[in-house]
Amino acid sequence: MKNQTTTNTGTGTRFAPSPSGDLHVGGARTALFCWAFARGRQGRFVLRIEDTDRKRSSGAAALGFLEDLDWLGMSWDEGPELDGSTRGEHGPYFQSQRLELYQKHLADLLDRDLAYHAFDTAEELDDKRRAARAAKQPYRYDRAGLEVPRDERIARAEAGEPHVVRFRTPDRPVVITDAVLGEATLPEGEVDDFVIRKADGYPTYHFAVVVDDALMECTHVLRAQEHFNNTAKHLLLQEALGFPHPVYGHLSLIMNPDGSKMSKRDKDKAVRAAVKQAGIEAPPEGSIAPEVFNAWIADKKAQLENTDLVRLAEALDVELPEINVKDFRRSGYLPEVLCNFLALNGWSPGNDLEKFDNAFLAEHFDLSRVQKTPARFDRDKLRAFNLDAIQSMTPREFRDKVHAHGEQFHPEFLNRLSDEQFDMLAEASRERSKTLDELYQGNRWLVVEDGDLSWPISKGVRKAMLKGEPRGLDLLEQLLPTLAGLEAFTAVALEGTITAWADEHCEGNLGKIAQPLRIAATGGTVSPPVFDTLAMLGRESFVARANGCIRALHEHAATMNT
RNA sequence: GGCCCCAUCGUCUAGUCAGGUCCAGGACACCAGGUUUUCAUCCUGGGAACAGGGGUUCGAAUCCCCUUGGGGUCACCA
Repeated sequence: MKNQTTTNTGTGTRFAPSPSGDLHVGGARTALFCWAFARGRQGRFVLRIEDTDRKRSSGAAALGFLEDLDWLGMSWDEGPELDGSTRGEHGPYFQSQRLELYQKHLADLLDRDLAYHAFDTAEELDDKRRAARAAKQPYRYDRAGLEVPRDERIARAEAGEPHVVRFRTPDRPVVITDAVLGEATLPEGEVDDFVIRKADGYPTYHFAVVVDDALMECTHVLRAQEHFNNTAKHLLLQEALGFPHPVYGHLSLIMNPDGSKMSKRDKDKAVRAAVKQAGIEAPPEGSIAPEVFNAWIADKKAQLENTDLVRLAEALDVELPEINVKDFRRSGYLPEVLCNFLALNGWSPGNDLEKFDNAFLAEHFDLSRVQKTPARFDRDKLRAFNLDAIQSMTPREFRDKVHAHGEQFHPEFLNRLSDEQFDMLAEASRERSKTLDELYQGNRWLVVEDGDLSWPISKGVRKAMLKGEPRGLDLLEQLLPTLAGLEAFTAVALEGTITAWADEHCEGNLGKIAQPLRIAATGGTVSPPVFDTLAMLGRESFVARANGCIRALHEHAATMNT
């Protein structure tokens, strides 16, 4: 993260999110490409916050994305810092703090009659828009504001009458040259006299972005494809202001597997679907406030606050789809894997190579290989990449990473384990974990009190414990005293003893006794290798659980017979 | 709906710009078999695409046109 402005060769890129919530994966990919492009050319990578919408900007959310970029391994040369100060020579980096800069260029446009004050009310414009929509016509501003003579416009604006400032768009076609999409010509009339300063005095996106990209010396603008048509406006503005045109590259969107746009809304949708499926009319006890729930259900367009969403999802046992970088982090994906995978959605090195790191990306990334079509985000493939990365870690590396993940997301789990237990668990899970979170999701049995463990009679439990001759339950009872009296309760000792016992009592079929032992220890049929499982638990816990299990299953068998 | 852009296995993609080496390669997913004390991992094998139709050419996944399909956009949001 050192300042590289002194060594730059002229290439400059920027990532400029609006401060609404956490960093979306699509935004992360845009940032990654901007970062890689600058780094590969010894250029500057600048961060800027586009907070010109006063309604949507909140101070707290503004800098959340810095943490995400940092986690992903991207460094920036200039931008706002986590502590709120800034660094770099092109600041400030909050657009809301650059108002006088915009004002200066706007006055220039006004003076040269390339922009004008317009006094249409929001209602008037709304009506016109609705009419156009009803007539199935595209809406374009009709230049009603221009009917007021220039002197009068200026006088009324100076008198304080509410107004916006519009750009006087030249009547001619605009050619957009895009490094990814090629060349496109927008016919004359396609771009209308768009607003460049809102009634509240703030610039619109179009104006701020053009001024800032020029002032911050951005030579290359890589951004989401939703801005492609806007580029015409920006090109025109640059010409009017005498700014150079940066090279544009528009990146296709990232879609869900079903082809829909991948958005924060998907989380809300997932929970709504679960509510509908469960057929409930009130929030589950202890999840969220009934008023909140009712208001949310009543309005299909409403979105639940994130904390409420998470709570409700937990209560309904639905998994929220990962959308933001933070979601993927919580789910236990490695940052380098996420970057790798994100880069692969829309870019490839041009051969069969798929696994690469950010350094490789920075060295090889180029605009000509960026995909034009939207990519569907395939979490299965991401998981496969993550597994691969985990498997290539050293035991120590995995232990440390999975522990750090637990400290952040499952501290209560960690608190209940000794270091020794954790190390055993980590090693037993290392080559089978697709994410850092799996260890915590799949081993709850290890952190419940012995007295709180139960043995639900699932199909698997019934088969392993109560069916066949002899029943698994009987074998467990026979073997238990031997294990209880074992000198060392270690995985190695247990393996020796149990295998030998299986040779004698199960015709060498270890499976006959392994499942009963696992069930006794965990209450379920899935766990790490059984000897590790028992050793992790320790003799005392295991014996207590086994006795509890035997008792519970006998009771169950008895009630079934009567 | 107007305007703009795009189109290779289910998915991400290589090959397209400079037409032949492509009856189209890789990865994930899927299917079958194997290893395994559960789950997972792991090993082996398999099916799977140039959207459709016209051209141009000795020759087209590659160039042109049309159709179809997909995406973007049409705010005092960015």
